[in-house]
Amino acid sequence: MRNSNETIGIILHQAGGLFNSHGYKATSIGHITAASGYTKGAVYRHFKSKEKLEEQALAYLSGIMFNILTERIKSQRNAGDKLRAVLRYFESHISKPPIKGGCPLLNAAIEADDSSPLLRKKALSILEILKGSIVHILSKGVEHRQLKKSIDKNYFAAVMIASLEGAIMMSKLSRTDKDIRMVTKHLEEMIHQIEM
Amino acid sequence: MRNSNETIGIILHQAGGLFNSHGYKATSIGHITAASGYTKGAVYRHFKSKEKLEEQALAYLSGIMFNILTERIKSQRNAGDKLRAVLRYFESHISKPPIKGGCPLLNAAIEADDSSPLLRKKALSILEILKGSIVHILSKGVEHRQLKKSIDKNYFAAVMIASLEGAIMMSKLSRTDKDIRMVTKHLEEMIHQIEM
DNA sequence: TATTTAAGATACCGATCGGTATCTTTGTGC
DNA sequence: GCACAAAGATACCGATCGGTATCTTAAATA
Repeated sequence: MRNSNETIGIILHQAGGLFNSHGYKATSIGHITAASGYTKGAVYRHFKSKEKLEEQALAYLSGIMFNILTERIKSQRNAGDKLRAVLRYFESHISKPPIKGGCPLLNAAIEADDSSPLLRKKALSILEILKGSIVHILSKGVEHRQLKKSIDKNYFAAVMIASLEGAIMMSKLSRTDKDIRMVTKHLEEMIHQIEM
Repeated sequence: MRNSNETIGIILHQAGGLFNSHGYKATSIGHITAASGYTKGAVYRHFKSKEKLEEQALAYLSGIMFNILTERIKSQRNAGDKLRAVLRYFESHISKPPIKGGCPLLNAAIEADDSSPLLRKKALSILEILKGSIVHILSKGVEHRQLKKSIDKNYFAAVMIASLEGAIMMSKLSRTDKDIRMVTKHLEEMIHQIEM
């Protein structure tokens, strides 16, 4: 047989890029077949509906995101630098996008309403994992006496994610890195304040 | 003649709600005619294309937004309270939405890419006006000795808008006001720190 | 009240949508 | 090298898309 895993990978990659750039509803199967070189028959052999393809493509994109993110976090030794590595990752969405179209969490969250329950559920799980990662860094930082014990971890994580996502929206809209730079600068000050 | 201004208003109102809730590309003329009670002929008499209708609907939504916002800002006497009024407005998008579907700036900004230049341009102008409003409050606050002279106005405005928009995304996704509350609490602390 | 004209309804256009049934091609095990 | 099964291509389905041409209806003017 022709390598079906490779086909699935190519379709997910192309579909993911299109979904994340132009929107899930705005991207048709036709766009995906044109981009991937495969035909409708190939797509529907591996994905039973467009909705399922959307869900799996978002999972694929979040996989890329967390792979890069966890690698960068792991490469830093202390909690403060790990948090700063998260900032650098979000900055890269503007300066050198690891995934075309911006942050997949942000894009999916805005587009998914009650009419896209699968997409919304997947986006929600991505948000929870991202939050959990930051909370985990904070917890370990406190444990290893790198961060002050008094910090409110959920509060810090929420502020950090919210301002980064909002800044990506602004910088993508204005096509400048001005906003994301200001926000990361502010978050760096916040990180500095909780370091011991 | 039947009142054309009323017709235009109803179509803009219904189209705006649908665009902001389900997305611009995902909302068809058929959805708008069904919601408004008018037919395709009526829509295309007043709007020359769907793209133009999208643009004008976004302008209509931003009009609602700025009307509420400026009213709330004006009702406060000093800069700190004016800034807090902005926070209250963004909180209302979750607790008691003045516009269904969330923040029209955020939604349009995410959906508008290179394929929707009119929408993107309009969203960008909304962002600039919002930024300008906050910078103006800060400037007047410094002028009237209510805020410290040392503040970086553009920096403060960018952080404020980014974290509010990001928080709306998170709270809409999780269907809780948890995130928006944490973020506004953080912004209140920031406001307090620049007050004299 | 008859005429005029703008507002809105209806019917239709070609293109494209998501999805499916069927056919051809390719690789694998005997 | 032949049979078999999986992968992928092709052709088609009804529904809906944005848009337009044409017809009807209603309000203002005379």
